[in-house]
Amino acid sequence: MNQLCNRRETKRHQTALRLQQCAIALTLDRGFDSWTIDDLAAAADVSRRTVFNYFDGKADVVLGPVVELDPERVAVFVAGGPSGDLLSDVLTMAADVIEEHTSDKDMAAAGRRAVLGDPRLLGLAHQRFEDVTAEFVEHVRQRDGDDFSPDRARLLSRLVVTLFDNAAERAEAEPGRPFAEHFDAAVRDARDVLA
Amino acid sequence: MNQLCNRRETKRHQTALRLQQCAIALTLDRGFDSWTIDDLAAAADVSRRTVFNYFDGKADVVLGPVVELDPERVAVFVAGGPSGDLLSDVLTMAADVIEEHTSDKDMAAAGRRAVLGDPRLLGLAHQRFEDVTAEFVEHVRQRDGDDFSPDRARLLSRLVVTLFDNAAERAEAEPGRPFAEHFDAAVRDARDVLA
DNA sequence: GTGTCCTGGTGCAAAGATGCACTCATGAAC
DNA sequence: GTTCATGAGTGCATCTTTGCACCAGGACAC
Repeated sequence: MNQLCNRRETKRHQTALRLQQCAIALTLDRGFDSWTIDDLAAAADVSRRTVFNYFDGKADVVLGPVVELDPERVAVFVAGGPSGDLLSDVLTMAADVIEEHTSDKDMAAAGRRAVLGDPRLLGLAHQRFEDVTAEFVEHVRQRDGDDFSPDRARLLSRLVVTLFDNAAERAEAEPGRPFAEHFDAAVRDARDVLA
Repeated sequence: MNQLCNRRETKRHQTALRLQQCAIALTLDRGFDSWTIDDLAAAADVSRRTVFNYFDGKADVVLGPVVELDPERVAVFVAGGPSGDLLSDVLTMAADVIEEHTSDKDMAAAGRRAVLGDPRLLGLAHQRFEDVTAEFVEHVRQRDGDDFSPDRARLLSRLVVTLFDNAAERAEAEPGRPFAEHFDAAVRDARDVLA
């Protein structure tokens, strides 16, 4: 799905992934403050300078690259697509983002634990979430008009995260079935609960 | 011993080694003519162009980089050093060359089989040996004067190779002891036989 | 013959990795 | 308070890798 066609992109992706994996492992192992960029560089077998070629800072390596919505998809979404149903389209977009952001589930889980283990990382992650939420709210209102209140849009954003989080928990408990099924179950249960 | 101090040299060395290993493996597996540079590049996980950045041609990858005597050592040798005894000094120089040329014994053995399996590789290897022998003969005569006949110098060259070859066989049969001991034994036996 | 692959090999420009010499902030030692 | 050490982060020159267009020669079809 991603551009893994040419060798350059492949290696770049591998290096970024290796750096993040090592950063997470180091954080889980010793704590965020107890490893240096040099340690990370050595662990990932790159030079210290290369770390900063890939990430904007120490925390960014653990958190991974900042999520940014594909402008093309955003345009479709703002125009009312792809399906026309707001919730469905939001979930579709969220699924895409989450999919490409957490290709490896084990690493995602480890990253979660690492972030949860350090207040500073948690704060940064929270800030990031606020940022994308703000952007998302803006798009929802562009799509459905200003009568869709910011509060409602923010609630929608939170709801989506909650649903995915719950689906992830279900998936962890019962890994055999596809994620989509767990997710559908979460949506159904949410509707039941709220009904 | 080699310059493995900085990351650049290390990676360069690793890549060269990986390329040669893959080339040997491919040759052993399918024969020298039945793999392409692209196959090798894919196997070693580098681009086709990189192969030619490291080696001068397809055969050179299997044979490894051309041996070239360290000018500094050669100067010492021509001047009569380091010990003053011809045979001893020749063996010292040869040991150095062989040492840095075949750091991995298994790979050296595999390379030997690969070369032996293809007439063209064998020819090239033989040509290479002739070249260094010619160079060596020149140095011996520079050191000991022109009364040291070329024939005698060539014999010396052959003798050295034979001794190392024999020592390698002994080392393979009895890998526990250090190579130097095997080599000394080979020299002793050679002297006994010729006495 | 003549075209057409296939493969070895080269030139070149762009992208990526590295080493190194900085700066800046922080915190401990004195 | 000053010094000193440590570690984050940056700028830049240099080396390495890659992609791509290209050429040359051999095999093979027609």
